[in-house]
Amino acid sequence: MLARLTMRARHHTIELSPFMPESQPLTSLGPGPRVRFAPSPTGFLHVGSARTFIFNWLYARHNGGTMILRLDDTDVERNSQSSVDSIFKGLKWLNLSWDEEYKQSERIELHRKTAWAIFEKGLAYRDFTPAHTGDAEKSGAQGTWLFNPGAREVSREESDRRAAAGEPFALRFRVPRESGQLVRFNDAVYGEPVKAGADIEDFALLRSDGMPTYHLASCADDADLRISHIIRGQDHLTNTFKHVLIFEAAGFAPPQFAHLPLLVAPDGTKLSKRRHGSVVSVTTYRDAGFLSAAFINFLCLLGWSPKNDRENMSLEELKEVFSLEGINRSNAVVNFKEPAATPEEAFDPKAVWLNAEHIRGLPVEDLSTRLLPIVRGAGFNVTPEKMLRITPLIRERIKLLSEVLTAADFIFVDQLPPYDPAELIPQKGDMAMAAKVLARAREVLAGIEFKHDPLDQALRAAALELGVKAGQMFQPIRVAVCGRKNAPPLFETLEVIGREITLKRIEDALQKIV
RNA sequence: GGCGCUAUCGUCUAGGGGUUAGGACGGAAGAUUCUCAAUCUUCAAACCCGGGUUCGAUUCCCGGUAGCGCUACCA
Repeated sequence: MLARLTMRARHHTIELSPFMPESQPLTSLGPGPRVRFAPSPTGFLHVGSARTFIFNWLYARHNGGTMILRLDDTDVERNSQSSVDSIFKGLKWLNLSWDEEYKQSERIELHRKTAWAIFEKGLAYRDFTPAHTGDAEKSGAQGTWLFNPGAREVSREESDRRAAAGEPFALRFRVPRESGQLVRFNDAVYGEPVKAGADIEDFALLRSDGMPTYHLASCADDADLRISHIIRGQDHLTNTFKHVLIFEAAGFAPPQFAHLPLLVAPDGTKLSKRRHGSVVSVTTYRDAGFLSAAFINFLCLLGWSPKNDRENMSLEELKEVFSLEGINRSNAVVNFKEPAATPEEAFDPKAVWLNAEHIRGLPVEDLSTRLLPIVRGAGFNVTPEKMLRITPLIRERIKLLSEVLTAADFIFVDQLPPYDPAELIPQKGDMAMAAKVLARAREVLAGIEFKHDPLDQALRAAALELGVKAGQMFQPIRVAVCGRKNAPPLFETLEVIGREITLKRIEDALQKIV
């Protein structure tokens, strides 16, 4: 009894999301399928979980159904409010809405009721065996554990008596394993998996503190919430046999299942924070400068295919073509690189490419608004108007939003960082040519309109006069103005930078030569 | 260990009894441009192994192997 109180006291109160529309009563069930995403708040939102959420969402929205978010928080030891917050943070970035929201810790009475109903039918029994110490089991040689010796044979009378006397027990499902019984279910992805009851252990329904286990809570809620399709990770495929047993024992028809192939690391192992670091967290993608639409697009291509060679797709298109038939059965590698030289290299090259594609597909105004906070966040004072003029210069040159800082750095800073004067030397030229070009440019640019066409004409004419190639004319100017050889096209750049700063930087370059 | 699932280029995938096994990313080469990027063209790159069924298997079946998952009073 004391132990139970301690447990209760330790249980965290978990707040529901602030961006949830009022939850509707179940009395008005819509027509379409009802699907749910049921994360357990034990850490941040994982990319694998995000994909599960996305597939559920796509299925619901494609079919005019209902998307439900349920916090599976029956593990009081490992849940935390900060995990809940962090999961919502990830979901918020994904920007996909849900229609109803629940948390399991508020529905414990329902779970218990379901468990005891199963017990009353004789399909579950009290197990008074003390709990295993999990660690010993894990490290030791594994046998096949199915049930604790003698536990299922305790008579109902003795069971009731010991329970009444206060002896702690777990409630276990009495798996039918006699006479070669088979358990089967229908899976939209894996067909009809079958397993012998003889190979399923007597799993727990209720812990000795009276709290429901995941299997029980999940099934009781799925039934109560009228979930029609359970779309979840393949790590639950084997658990599903137990779930089917629960549904049937409790008198519910099992829903349609669809198990998704797992997302794995390049080494083939399941993605985990401990082993693979922050690349498995959704917010890492957000912070690195991914567009959520591109991230969603990328995730959809892992384990699912539209079968028509389309890859770059908007959310709208994905919603249009998504179907369970396109899901395949083998694990997909998220091809990230562990020690990465640049942020871009850390991610799956296809994710980066898709992001670049989505960036290029964005209207300039839209892109500009997304870029502005990043630039300002880095401490640069840029007006929205200026940002709007900068954006076209870099739109085709950045793969991640955050790269705006390196792609347009020379526009944001007042003072160019130091560069090697040798950079000013044009192809097949020398320092004297650089000096000649810059001196002439200084004169020409002093009295010309800073617009693309006039700049183009004047500078080309100057090259002709000087007897140098156009490229030899442009390159020293580019380096003088941008501080490096690789930069956006010259005339557009000068237009944005303006006469004053351009002349100043050319002057500075000339000083370096002398 | 037991049980379940899976197996096509480096990666994501299409395909399916007879195909030059298709696409994409990445890689290489070239074209184009004032550099870079973008764009375009070209190239290299795959059916895990062994049996069977069959006139013919990468495709169907069986076995092996490998990988993954589950095997908790975690989810």
